Amino acid sequence: MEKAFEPKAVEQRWYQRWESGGYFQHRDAATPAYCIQLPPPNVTGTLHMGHAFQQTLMDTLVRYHRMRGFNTNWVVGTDHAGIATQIVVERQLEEKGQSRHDLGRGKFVERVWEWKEQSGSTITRQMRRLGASANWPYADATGAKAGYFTMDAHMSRAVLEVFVRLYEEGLIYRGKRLVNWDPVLGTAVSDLEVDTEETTGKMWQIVYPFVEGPQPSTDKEGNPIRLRGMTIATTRPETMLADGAVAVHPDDPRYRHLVGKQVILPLCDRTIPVVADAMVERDFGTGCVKITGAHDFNDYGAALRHNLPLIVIFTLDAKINDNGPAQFRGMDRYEARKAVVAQLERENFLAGVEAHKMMVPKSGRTGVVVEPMLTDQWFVKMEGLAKKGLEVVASGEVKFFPEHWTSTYNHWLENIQDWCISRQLWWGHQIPAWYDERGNVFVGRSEAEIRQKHGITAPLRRDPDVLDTWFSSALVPFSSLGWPEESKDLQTFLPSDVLVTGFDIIFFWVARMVMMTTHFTGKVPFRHVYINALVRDAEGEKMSKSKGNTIDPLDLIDGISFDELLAKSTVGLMKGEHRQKVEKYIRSHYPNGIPAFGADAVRFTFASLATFARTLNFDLNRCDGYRNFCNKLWNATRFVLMNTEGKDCGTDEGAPVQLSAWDRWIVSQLQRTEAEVARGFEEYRFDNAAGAIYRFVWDEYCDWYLEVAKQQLQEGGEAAQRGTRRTLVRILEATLRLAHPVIPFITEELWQRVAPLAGKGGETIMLAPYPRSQPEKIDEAAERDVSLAKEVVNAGRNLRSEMKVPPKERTPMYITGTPNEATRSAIAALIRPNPLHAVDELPRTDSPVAIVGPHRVMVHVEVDAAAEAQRISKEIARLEGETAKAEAKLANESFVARAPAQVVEQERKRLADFRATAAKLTEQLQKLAGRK
RNA sequence: GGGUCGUUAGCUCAGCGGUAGAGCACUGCUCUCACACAGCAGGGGCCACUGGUUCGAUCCCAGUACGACCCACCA
Repeated sequence: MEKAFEPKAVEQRWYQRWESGGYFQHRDAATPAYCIQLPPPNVTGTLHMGHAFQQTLMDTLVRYHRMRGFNTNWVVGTDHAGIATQIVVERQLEEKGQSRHDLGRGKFVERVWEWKEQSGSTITRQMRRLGASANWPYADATGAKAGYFTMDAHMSRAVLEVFVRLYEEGLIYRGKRLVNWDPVLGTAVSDLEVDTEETTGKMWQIVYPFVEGPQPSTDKEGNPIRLRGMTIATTRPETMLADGAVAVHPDDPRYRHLVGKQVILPLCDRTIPVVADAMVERDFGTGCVKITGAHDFNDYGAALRHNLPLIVIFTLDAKINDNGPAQFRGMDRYEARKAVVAQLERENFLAGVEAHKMMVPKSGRTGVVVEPMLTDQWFVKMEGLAKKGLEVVASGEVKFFPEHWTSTYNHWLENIQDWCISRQLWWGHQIPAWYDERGNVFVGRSEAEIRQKHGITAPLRRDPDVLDTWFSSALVPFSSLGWPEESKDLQTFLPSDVLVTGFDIIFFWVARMVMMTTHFTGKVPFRHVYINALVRDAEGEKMSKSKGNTIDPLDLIDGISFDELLAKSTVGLMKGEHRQKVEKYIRSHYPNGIPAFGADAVRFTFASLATFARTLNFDLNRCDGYRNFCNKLWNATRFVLMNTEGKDCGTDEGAPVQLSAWDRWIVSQLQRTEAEVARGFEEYRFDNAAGAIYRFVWDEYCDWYLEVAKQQLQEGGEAAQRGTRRTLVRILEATLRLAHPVIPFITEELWQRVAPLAGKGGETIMLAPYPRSQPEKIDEAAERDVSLAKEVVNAGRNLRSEMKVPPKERTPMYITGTPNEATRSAIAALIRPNPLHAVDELPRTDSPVAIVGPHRVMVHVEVDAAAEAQRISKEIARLEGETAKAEAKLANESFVARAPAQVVEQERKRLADFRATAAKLTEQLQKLAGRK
């Protein structure tokens, strides 16, 4: 065996064997099922830290349950990611000076498929590097062993079926509505795809003069004068061209009498009414607001209420159309804004302008300002679905971990709007609707079906729009299992057990899966939703390419040199300032690049950081620590193998075996650890599970048991040696199984060598049974003995260290009372005194003494009596402080009367111990003094 | 404007009514025959602040401050 753990070779070898062995696949078995649905990553995407984190947790759960005998099915797949993917391919075309329209729809979609084939397997390859034991061949239509693809034939069939059924149930409708419009992409986007960003803009005040009475804009001498009229405030003056009214609050005394009058809409050759509407805030601006029904969500409602015309003045790419005055036509919206303001100013309609902070809606994909646009779109009626979605969470059928995410989920569903599902794109599931020449709409599974059903022979035109990507994602829990067929897998794997995902897609995805799955299958999609933390950098900053603080999970596994890291982080960064910032960041954070930690260390780090916090600050130093842990485990195994291979390890039950308190203690500790790990996984507290394993391996097995075992192997009789070897091997073997779900590679590698020595074995640790805590093996007597032994050893070490005894120097040691066997062997193994005297009375020397329970421990060295006196005095002072605190507490009558008896008793015992120890130390101090 | 979460050792975080914890970092001393990716011993905290409940509060309640995030139609 190598002296240090080298992850690379181990990982490659084992992953291939696991996958080709078919160990990741579900079985046709009657055992209980355990199913997890992977949030399907974008098919052309690459793995980022968020993926790596949540996939580690999913794989840990899947491996844990697989070992416990569940029929596990980790269903994976990739998402066609409509907008995102289309944009990528459009940009590729752009570089060649082409647009999608040059190609035409058919050719363009073909191109996207090509791109998907070409880059599609990247992310699934990367998942494999992490050790993901996903059911790759499941629901796989192409043989690429990457699970389903949301545009595969069978997935598309479910989409079609759902659309048609919802339409027939009246839950999908088509209508002309105001929607969020991305003028660059030329498509509608849903509310969720719009991000608002605070920006400082301007607010203009514009005078709309009254129709009644003469309104000259100049006086007799030709000087401009302020017109009498309604002064409105707006941040988007260009939209005034589409105004339908001016609104005031019905109870506003300033304007009440003006309601019903007409005002002149400047720049336009028309008048508009003054209306009263309670939506107007009297205190904001001038208290008068223009109503632009076709270009503002707020105004849209007002326009409907007051029966105002909806005037559209923008083309779909946000230029002024023919409804606007001639001088503005064809102008882009921002160009038009300038021109409108300029003309208003010239003609003296502008009453003022000031800076104004506001929230600007931007398209999540392109970042351009979204324009509310009146267009024909398809919608899903949400009210009834949302109600059902709320119910299954309220009833506990679906539970969130951590629980507080429930309120986020509820709040959204309680205030939900109908979902705009049509997108004016080419890449995606085309909407199964056809129109005849008169514009009648027919929805069906195919054109043929519609023709037959309605007896149509006239030409039909298919709706060109595609569905929102999230529409197909919402169906994944059942479409991936074979729906609409009545498949056996639907019975077996729905509901899945847990969904592991980020909070950012609770609305996009989680809620919609709940609604769609319950609607179509009558079952919830999953029982638990584990919302994982958002991965940030070590300083808590969001990871972003432009900051240079992103980490590629694969670089953590394989390592990367500084030069390569710099090169890959700055590639494709256009702006010089970004480049410099990124370079600076990398120079300061990774001056030597990133060392190779290996997949196991990365996984262990993720697990250890998976608390219930909502962010996870990924600290490379933690990775270091867990790589060291893997190395520790490796070397502990090396030690065990060196001492057991080719030797009698007690597998023959007939041979006599003698077990020491330490042997029984480590068995006992293992039971406690197993219980703790199980609880951790049960509660999704991966940090607790990982921590328990870490502490057991390092703090107990390596730091104590192995050291004592060395002693037992040297000094013990044959039966004791056999017992020690058996314990060493058995504990290690179980520990490897215990840790396997978190660190699969190293545990497999080591288990293959260790298991036979423990009389076990098999093709893979993956299918070995998971260790279960056996409470009957908890040995409290051994635990007490060892606990005392540890304290004695700690005291001895402390004395030696404080007295600056060189580590190698063998000094005599004295102990009073009768040390138990565990204490004796621990002293021999870990302090190695020469010799150890078990005595009734300590010799009268200046040597330092410690009090441990019933024992006095002395390390016999020549010391400065004054220094020793000082050391003891310090300890006595500390004890007196504790004594005083305890006394005060016990002197408090209410404490004694009201605190639980157990607590009072414990306090009394503490006090007694402090006093006893202090007394012994005082005695020791007097002895020292007496010798002077 | 509404809501959620956080504030504990230098850093990243556990703990959440009864003696303040871990990892990393730090300081000593050791290359001791599994491991220097190690061992041993240390130092380091008015548990954000102010009140309240309680025999007792880092923990429960109310409020304040600061920070983060989500939702929302103040033009």
